[in-house]
Amino acid sequence: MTGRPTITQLAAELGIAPSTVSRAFTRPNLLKPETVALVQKAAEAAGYVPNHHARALSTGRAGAIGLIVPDIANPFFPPLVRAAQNYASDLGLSVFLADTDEDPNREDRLISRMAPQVEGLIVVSSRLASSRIRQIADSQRVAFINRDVPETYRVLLDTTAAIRSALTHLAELGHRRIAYVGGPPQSWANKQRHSAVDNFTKAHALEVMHFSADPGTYEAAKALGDSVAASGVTAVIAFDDVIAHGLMGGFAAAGVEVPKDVSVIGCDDTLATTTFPALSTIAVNVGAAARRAVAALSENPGSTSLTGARVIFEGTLVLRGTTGPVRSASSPLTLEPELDYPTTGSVQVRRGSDS
Amino acid sequence: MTGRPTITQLAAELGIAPSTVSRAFTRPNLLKPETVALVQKAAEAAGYVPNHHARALSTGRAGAIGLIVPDIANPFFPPLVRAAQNYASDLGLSVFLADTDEDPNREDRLISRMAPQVEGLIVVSSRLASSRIRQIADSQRVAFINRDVPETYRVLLDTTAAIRSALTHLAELGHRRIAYVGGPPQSWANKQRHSAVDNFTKAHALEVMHFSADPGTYEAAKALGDSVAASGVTAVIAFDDVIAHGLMGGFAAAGVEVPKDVSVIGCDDTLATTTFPALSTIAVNVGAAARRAVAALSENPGSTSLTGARVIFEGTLVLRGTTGPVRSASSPLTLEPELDYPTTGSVQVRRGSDS
DNA sequence: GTGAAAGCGCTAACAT
DNA sequence: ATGTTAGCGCTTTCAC
Repeated sequence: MTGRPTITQLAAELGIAPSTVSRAFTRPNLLKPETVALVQKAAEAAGYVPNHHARALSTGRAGAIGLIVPDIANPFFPPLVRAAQNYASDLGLSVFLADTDEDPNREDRLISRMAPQVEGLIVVSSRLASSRIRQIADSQRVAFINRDVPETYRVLLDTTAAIRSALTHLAELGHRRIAYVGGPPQSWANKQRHSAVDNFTKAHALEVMHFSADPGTYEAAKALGDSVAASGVTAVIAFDDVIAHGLMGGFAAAGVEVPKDVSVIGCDDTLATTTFPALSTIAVNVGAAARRAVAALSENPGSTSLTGARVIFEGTLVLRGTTGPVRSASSPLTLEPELDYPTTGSVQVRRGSDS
Repeated sequence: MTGRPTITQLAAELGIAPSTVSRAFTRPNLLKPETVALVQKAAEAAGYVPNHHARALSTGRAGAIGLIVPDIANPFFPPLVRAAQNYASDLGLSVFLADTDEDPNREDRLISRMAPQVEGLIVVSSRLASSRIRQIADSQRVAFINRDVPETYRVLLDTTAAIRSALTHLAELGHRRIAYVGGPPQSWANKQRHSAVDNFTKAHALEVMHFSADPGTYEAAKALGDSVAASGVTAVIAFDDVIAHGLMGGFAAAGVEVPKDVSVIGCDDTLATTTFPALSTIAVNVGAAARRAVAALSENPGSTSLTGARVIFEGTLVLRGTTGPVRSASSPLTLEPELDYPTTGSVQVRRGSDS
């Protein structure tokens, strides 16, 4: 009949002041334990649920954060969303989810619309121009994931070292001609992985060929299989597991065997052991990144923007079944140990723990 | 300096009343066009953004809906989330996302917590008891997807007919012993698919064996491969594509070839053509379901609960590469045409359009 | 067509 | 330890 009860109604029922009822929920330690108990009992009985909007209006705290991703259907994002949501929930925050559909304009609009209504925003794999990002970061509380713009708060899933491990591994197996098959060109992760491959191969006199799956789908990558195989490379590192998987599909269709004819290494570990052979990949701790971003937003709740920071989580190489010795009989190369990269230590079977 | 401007500040600046500014946004037709233009210009210049919380408090409309799923990392859900979010966005609604982690208690808590703050809730694949669901539906605006409780508002992805098509197809290929490999036991979809298989096989003197992948993961299904193969069935229908895929992995490991030795049909079409051979499956229009649910919530914004309804979207069989003639030489069965099920018409290569 | 005033439900000084 | 009061930013009667 009367709908959901309000604090005022509860107070009236109990013959006490609304502020007392309010305090019973927000600052119970200011109250006599008996009073708190009394209020809680009555609230329970009446089915009282606090009104977030009223609270937000009064306190200026929204009790929610926004999470903006380019494409929730891409398997990289669901685990991230899940971790963010879980952790936010632990902190008493709700999460607004929005999908930009890879469209920078949509992303920009979404940010402007959401920002004022939330405690802060997490923007993953932003497709916006750096100048715009800096601008936004200046006036909004936003944490970026996988976008590296100076002075902003950003958490990065760094695969550079793991890619070096991967290439070392391939070189040790005798591979000399290697392909990098890129993904979304505007993506920071793609640029980072591209350069990591470039730098290492250059430094170690390995030959590298670049391809790009556009869009970064299974089908597009599969269609690329022929050209990659024809290019004469004996190993490939793909931007992500979806592309790696597509490539494997293309190779299979062309009669090219993995890992006998060509080795492949993916990235992000989104497919686990569901491919055949099981895909070797670079695992990346999306959960930790998501939690760090949420934590950043929940700290310093007053400020109008986050202070710049660059927090890094390193990926790790996980070897499964898609790498093997090079087919042709060139002798395995042992890389000089004095070169400036770690040759071991980051090769593990499972990804590391958090934080 | 002063942070984001408010309606009152804008009004003061322009020397007009706050109510006029408010109307310029919400009921422009009540105002002189020049006034509207004036206000809009000033708002733009000042970077005014309406405060959702204040609006919500004043109007009682939240401008947001909640979306509750059991596990966002399961590939069935992301496309649904995406469609819901897109459509909600079109209607000017934001969406809160929450993940229950398959835990009924968590689901229940989430519903109670979110419901008062939103226009309405979409609960997908609820794991709650029917009695509890009815109770909730009574006092909250909630649309259920893939949970069929009478008198509630529910949209169902019905695969019964498509499963009949699938079995017909298998029977025509000569299959007589068929397995159904189930998924989450509490899931409505699982129960529906289970009975669909049971009813049809019973009516047509096909032999059926039941298995269940618990949990419904690739790994669990893969581990089941041996037993399923050993059971002597020549075809299997899986609860979903993930399980079908796991089974294929198990079969491959056991040297059982698909479709030569055993045919397999999945459900939900979450894998497209990424398996080898490409998985035949039952495609289901999750986008349409999501949009219908969002639409339902946006209708009759006043009421305290949705009026019961049962809206159905039929799945369709899509044949790719995992079904073939039975290995042993039993003659193909042609089913009697007078039996009460459609033998053709729902076999298509792509899923149908919306509605 | 526009203004004045009250109020949505809650919290936060400031009393007491 | 609790009550009083004012006000968050917006919408909405009700006047004019």
